[in-house]
Amino acid sequence: MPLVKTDEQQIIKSALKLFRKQSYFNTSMAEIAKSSGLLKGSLYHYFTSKEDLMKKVIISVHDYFKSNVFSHAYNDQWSPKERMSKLFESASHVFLYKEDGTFIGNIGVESAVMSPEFAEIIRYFFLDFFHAVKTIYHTVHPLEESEELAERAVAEIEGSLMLCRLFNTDQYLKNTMKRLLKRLD
Amino acid sequence: MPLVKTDEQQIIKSALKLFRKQSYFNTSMAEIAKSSGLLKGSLYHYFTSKEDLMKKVIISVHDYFKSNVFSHAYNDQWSPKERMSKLFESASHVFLYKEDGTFIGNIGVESAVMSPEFAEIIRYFFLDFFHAVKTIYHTVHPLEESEELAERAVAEIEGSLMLCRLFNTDQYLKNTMKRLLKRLD
DNA sequence: GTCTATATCAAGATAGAC
DNA sequence: GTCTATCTTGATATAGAC
Repeated sequence: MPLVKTDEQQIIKSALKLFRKQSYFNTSMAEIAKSSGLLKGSLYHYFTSKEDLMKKVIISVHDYFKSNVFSHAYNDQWSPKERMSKLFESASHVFLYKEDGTFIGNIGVESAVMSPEFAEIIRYFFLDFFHAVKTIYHTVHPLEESEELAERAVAEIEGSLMLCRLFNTDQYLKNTMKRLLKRLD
Repeated sequence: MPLVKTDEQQIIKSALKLFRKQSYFNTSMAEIAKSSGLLKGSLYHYFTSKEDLMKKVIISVHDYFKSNVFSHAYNDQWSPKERMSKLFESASHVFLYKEDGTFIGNIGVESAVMSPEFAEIIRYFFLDFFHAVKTIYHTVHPLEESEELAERAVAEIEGSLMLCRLFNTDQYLKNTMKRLLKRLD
């Protein structure tokens, strides 16, 4: 995850903001360009297509989660419960971070329907998500049970996230996070 | 829910099939028309716009759930566990029903991002869903706890559904259903 | 590297013949 | 009620000047 090409990174960041506010399909290249202070033609200097841009956005989110969210699962410095708490807290912060009053949507699932290629890179994200949560549960529960708990946790988080967006509240996700922490007692 | 206007109903059914296979955004009026043996211009005899058609599709799904899924929650003929089982079984059947090898997606959540109008009618669907599940839990648990259990159940189902679609398996939802039934013991 | 201009295309929607 | 034909729009993408 090098920090070079800051211009490209800036566009990716602007695009992410728009995609999570209004979805991939409802966002035009013109809008993305405008939000980066460019005109749409100029985007094609950085990306070969809208799909190409989207893939880089997803990979960028995945990288962010690897470094700033999933990483908590593997930090022996803290207790399992602290690790889970940090993981959930950081995930919630990203998921719920407000932008123009709107909750972040789940880009991945929305776009999985678009093309098999997208679905594939999104699956990588969720496999890492599963693995991180499973690792924490495994400090307290046997492996098989940890796997089940992890899949369940991810499903609950994703489902809550949808309800949050639909009903314009953060309550569902917050309740879910509280519940999940209890499963480490 | 009258059974008149069978032609309109037939188009709605065809559209639903396409929407759940490839989402609202990826489905054109031409495709919908073709799947009903029409040309796209002819659709405008039945619907004033694509949005109008989509709303009628959502309402149609909601009506189906009221009659065939949620209704199980209010049938005193069976025990709570049997009611929940029937509700989940029928819901799973609808959610997972295969069409060209693809699982049904969650039309509602995908399209909630489109317009506030859609979000509103989708909320009605979920409020009914909550209420049905809550009613069953309330036969065994106190009201407040039942509400929490219901919200949690719906979130788990929706999240599992997404994972099923993403990973092309029905396992997540099946496991979730099993778990939810246990909460009535 | 960003611009202007434009090509290309597909979609939603409409008008009017049959 | 369905068709053909067309309008209109907005999107992705490209070409070439600066």
